[in-house]
Amino acid sequence: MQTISLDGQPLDLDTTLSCGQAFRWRRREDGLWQGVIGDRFVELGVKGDTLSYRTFPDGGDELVRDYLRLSDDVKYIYAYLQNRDRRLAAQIQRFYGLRLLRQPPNETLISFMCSAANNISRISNSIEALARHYGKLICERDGVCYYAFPSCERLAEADDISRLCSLGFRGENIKNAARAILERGEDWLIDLRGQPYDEAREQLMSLNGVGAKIADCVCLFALDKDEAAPVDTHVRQLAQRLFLPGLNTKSMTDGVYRAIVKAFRDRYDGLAGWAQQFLYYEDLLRP
DNA sequence: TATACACCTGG
DNA sequence: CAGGTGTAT
Repeated sequence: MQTISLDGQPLDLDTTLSCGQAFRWRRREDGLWQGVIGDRFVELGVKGDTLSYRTFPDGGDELVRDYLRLSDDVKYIYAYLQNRDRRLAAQIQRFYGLRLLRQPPNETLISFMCSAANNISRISNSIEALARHYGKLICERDGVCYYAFPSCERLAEADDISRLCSLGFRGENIKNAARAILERGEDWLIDLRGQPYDEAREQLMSLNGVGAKIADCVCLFALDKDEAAPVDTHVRQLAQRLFLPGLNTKSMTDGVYRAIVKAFRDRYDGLAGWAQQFLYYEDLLRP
């Protein structure tokens, strides 16, 4: 294993990798996390102030640093949010080391397209199936094969994607999105990292099957838009409970979505996405 | 601008 | 019904 000093910056893998932003990580009995980043199989562990990791094939050091956002000043982010809100301060204390990741954009987009009207375990199963059927084999470890997330080229021509990956009506959307990404050119998606949030969001939403929620997930988890606050039905409920007790609705209209986004932005500004993730994680554990 | 419903599939 | 979206009213 190689090691990197965290330099006093908080990183907790258990919360970070299981909080619903990424779907391909598994925790081994001994606490080691195994997953795939880009074209590499990766093992991660944290002890004290040290991150231990290994990539297969090796040479994935920069990949790991980038994915975990190791150059971010997370202490500063926490301090900023803790000053804004007592409840959030408590959540940060409780889930200290929960971070946002910087994931590959096309994998993030396709993954969250799988999430529409779906549940976590089925989303994970579908994504693993996509990788198994259409992704390149990376390596085999302890009798398990690990595959990269499939390229858009491969997905665009995929036959039988819905049935093989249990995607239902999402399959056709995903295939079309892969085609659209190819049409728009190699760098279209990755270049949205350099665009303002509103612009990136609008471009994403021009894809069929991508609405506000999925666009915001991609913005936050892959495109460096820490101000994006995806509002799913759980976030809607907790936002109504915490911020908007007057908002009496059980459905998610555009207006409701915008009102909740505004509540997050008013409170947490450019770090609304981090706040959302802490509040969401607490809700995830609620029975 | 708002609400209702279909879209697949399985727990 | 589920961690939505598109479309028709």
